Amino acid sequence: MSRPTMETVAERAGVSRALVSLVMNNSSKVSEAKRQAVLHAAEQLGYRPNLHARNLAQARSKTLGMIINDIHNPFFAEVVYGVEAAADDYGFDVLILNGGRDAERERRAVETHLQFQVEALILVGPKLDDDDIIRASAVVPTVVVASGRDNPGADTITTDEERGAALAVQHLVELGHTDIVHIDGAANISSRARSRGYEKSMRSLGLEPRILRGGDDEADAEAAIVNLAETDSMPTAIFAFNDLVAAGALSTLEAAGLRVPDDVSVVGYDNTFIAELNHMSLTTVNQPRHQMGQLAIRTVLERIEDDRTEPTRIDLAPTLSVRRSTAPPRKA
Amino acid sequence: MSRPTMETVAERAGVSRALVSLVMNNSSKVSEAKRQAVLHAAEQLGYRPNLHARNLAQARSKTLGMIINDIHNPFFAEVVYGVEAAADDYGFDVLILNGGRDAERERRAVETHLQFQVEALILVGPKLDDDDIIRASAVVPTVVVASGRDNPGADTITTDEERGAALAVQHLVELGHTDIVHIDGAANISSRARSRGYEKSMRSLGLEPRILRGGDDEADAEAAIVNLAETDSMPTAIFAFNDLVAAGALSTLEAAGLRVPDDVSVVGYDNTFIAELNHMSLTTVNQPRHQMGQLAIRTVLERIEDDRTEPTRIDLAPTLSVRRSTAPPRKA
DNA sequence: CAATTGCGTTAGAGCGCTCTAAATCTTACG
DNA sequence: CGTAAGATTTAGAGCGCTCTAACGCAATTG
Repeated sequence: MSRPTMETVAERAGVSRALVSLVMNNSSKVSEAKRQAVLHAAEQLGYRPNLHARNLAQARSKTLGMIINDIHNPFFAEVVYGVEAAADDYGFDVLILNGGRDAERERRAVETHLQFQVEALILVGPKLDDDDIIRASAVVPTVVVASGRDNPGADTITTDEERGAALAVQHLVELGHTDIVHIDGAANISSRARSRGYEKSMRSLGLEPRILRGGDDEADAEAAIVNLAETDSMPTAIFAFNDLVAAGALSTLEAAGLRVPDDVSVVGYDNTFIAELNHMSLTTVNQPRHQMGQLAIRTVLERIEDDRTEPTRIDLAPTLSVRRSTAPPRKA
Repeated sequence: MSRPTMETVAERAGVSRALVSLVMNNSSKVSEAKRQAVLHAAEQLGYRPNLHARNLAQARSKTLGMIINDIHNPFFAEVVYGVEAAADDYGFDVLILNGGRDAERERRAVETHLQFQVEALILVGPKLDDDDIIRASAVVPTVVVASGRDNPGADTITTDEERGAALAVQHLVELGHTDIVHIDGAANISSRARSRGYEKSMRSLGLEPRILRGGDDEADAEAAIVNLAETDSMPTAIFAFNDLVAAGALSTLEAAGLRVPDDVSVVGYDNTFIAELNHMSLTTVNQPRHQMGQLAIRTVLERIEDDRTEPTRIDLAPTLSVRRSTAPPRKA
């Protein structure tokens, strides 16, 4: 009942265990005849190498551990694809663990990965605090993707979020808007950078910034919009912290009898799935997620293979995806 | 530089390697004094058990392998949460691999999992064909979640999709609709069951079914709707294969100058994230995804621990989430 | 007080694989 | 025909851990 081992295959093929090992790692110094014999025996027996044994013997796992902030969030999915594609190129397996938006769970996930002897840790939008990250990166090369902040000891791959916000503002200004409100991300990690980008950009264009407290959720937009509607100071454009907040803005504006983009333009951030939906068609700031994933792998491999030790930080350029939620301002 | 082993800890604590092992598995037959000494030494050294060595020695991995159809798709995320919660209860680790909507990739993922000696395979919405699943389940207990079809050799956890479709039809009929069109899922695995449910249900209510070819994507809805609009046979309600198709229907209807739900009601399927968005607010059929994940684990553990061998099939009841995309039909 | 019991501890084999060093087999050449 | 060089193949140790059997020792008992 138990799975066949190298020993079994060796017997069947009439060779030594070592020879089977050579074949399995397709070594060039095996005669064609024996190679065939071994492959045939393996096939017949349904033999599959035991990775645990291999890893133990090699004292390396050829495995990377990835922890995703939240599987629910499609924003991270594309990063995952980037990571997987690159890891594949280099012959590494990637084990995914779900952080579940919970620092404690992430901590346990790190522990699990370490016990699996992963050769590096890829943290995508981690909830962990600096100390956790320092501790992890002391044990194994660690790269943090899309967290916005700097991570002591670890490598960092992000986009320039200030610049992203500036892109949104510029676009609106080019359309002719001057009264642009920002609904921020409240306590979210990325919030500060985006707000700062908005503010700087507005001022540099000679416009007065107006920032309202939002959040990272659809529901969080509502209060802000209602407030704008009631105080009768509705701007001609809204730049939301992210796509979800933008989606919330969309429905609340509609409920208040305002049309997007005729009465108000709306810009989101992240270029998620939602923004793409035809029915939403949100203009939004895009992060090169796939590329971020790829760079994460490259960066971390530099540590593994070329043993770099200095932390690296890569800041990618965001871009703007223009859709139908933005248009020139209504005539006053 | 290399990580400390049990040996190291044993020396440091002045005990034997075996004793350290006992402590690490918190055996009850260790004196408190030695236990403390060992824990202290382990702490100091930053010792972490090597899972590969353990698995090899124990000849079991306490690990389950999960393959998700597509990380992009938030539909599966909740299943993952259910699986993780249940696995955690039973002390199993869950390794996630991404299928990437590609049968070939899934096949490799199965292989990877098997090499990791997972004790069971959880396939969430697999693209694999019957043969693949038969082959896998011959090696290791396998459970298929949310695939709709029967899977020879493997256990199956699904919802009754025929019934789900019937719920949608009933709801529309109760609102007063009689002219209800179904846009199907084309080649998608779940398509047949949903279409069949729609058709049976319509007939049993004395209504004439009309099925149009759709797909599993937003874009796939467009042709169908355009066709309805041009042939001037626009129904009062549309039941779409899934939420994405429903979303596509929404935008195409709008583009054609029709209002939802005033002119046409729309029902989706899956109760994804999208349906919940306020701006969409789709009435849709819900599957108890979390529960499906949990049941998957329970089912598969029955095989591992109680060695059941007969395939099981669990069919859960879908429910309807009513939102704002449905209303009584327009007056003729 | 010798014999028994039982608790706490340890030696040592073994899990399935890789890898080095050495053994064996070919082939080529003087 | 003997032998060196090269090409294949293999023996055996070791990776870090668990687990069985056995050991030492103190407490218990007749």
